[in-house]
Amino acid sequence: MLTIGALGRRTGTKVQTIRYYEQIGLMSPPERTEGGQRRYDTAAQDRLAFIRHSRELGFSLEAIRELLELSDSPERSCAQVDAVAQRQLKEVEARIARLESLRRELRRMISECRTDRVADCRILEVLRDHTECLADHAPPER
Amino acid sequence: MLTIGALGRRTGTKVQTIRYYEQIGLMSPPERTEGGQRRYDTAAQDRLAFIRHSRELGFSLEAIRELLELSDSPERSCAQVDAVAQRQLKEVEARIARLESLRRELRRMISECRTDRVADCRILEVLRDHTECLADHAPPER
DNA sequence: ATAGGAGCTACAGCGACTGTAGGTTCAAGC
DNA sequence: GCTTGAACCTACAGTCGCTGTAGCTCCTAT
Repeated sequence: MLTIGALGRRTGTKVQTIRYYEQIGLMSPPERTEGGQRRYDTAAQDRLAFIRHSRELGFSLEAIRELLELSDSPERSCAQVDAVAQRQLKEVEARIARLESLRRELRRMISECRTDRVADCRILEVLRDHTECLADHAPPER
Repeated sequence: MLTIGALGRRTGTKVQTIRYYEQIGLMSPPERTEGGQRRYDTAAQDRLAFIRHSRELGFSLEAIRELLELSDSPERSCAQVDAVAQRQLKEVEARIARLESLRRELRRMISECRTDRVADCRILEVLRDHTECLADHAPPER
């Protein structure tokens, strides 16, 4: 049986984060010692590792909740799991595309900088003048 | 003189967002009508357009505050502005690299999915098993 | 027996907004 | 001049996914 700290160390998760996952119902409340401290079994460790790995892959907690529910009902079709992963892949690809257009414009801006006085700075001009902007009106990243 | 709604429409900004920018000191408090409604001049419109365009390029509000201060002192060197832009470019590039590794792993996961029952689903297996993960332990995206 | 590291709860804060409630003002149409 | 209703106002709560803090209590090693 692991303490919350040991579990955190094994899964690369902060203690508060584990308690937060319990609070929002992603992790189920574990056993407690007489003194009220949490003790975790290996099932809990597996579940937390699954959550952390999925987070690293960019899945939202809602998507992870969905995946956990699907994996708890092994009769359901794998197609549903596939759909969640596909959705995630689409989102990642969209974010990459968006960031690449930002990178393009930033590079262009920087290359035009005269490193002279601010009064002549092309970067500020470009930022001021929206009409030169190549990016569409998608919502900004982060 | 523009109302807050008209300013929002011209710059693609929600009314609450404009008030929020005022609250955190990015936009200065505008004139008010007798009844207490905000009225904006063209300088305010330019400033807001600058802020929005910079946000679209992924600059944080703190970075934008810095850029606005630099642009208010035209004697300062453009190099400082360049540094802010370079920093932003680095961040964007790091995020792209991270997302590309996520994309790689998601694609691999999906290609291995047998679209059979959940019990055999490779996606869930891969998510469960961290050792197969190619990504490093960088903090997750978003 | 004691020290102190680790645990506990409860709550505030981050960034960058967004939404809501409940009220007031403005401008157009009659 | 009056009415209507869209747009404005303030103040505050909520979003996501944590992270940090205060002020306790518990557990274990010495």
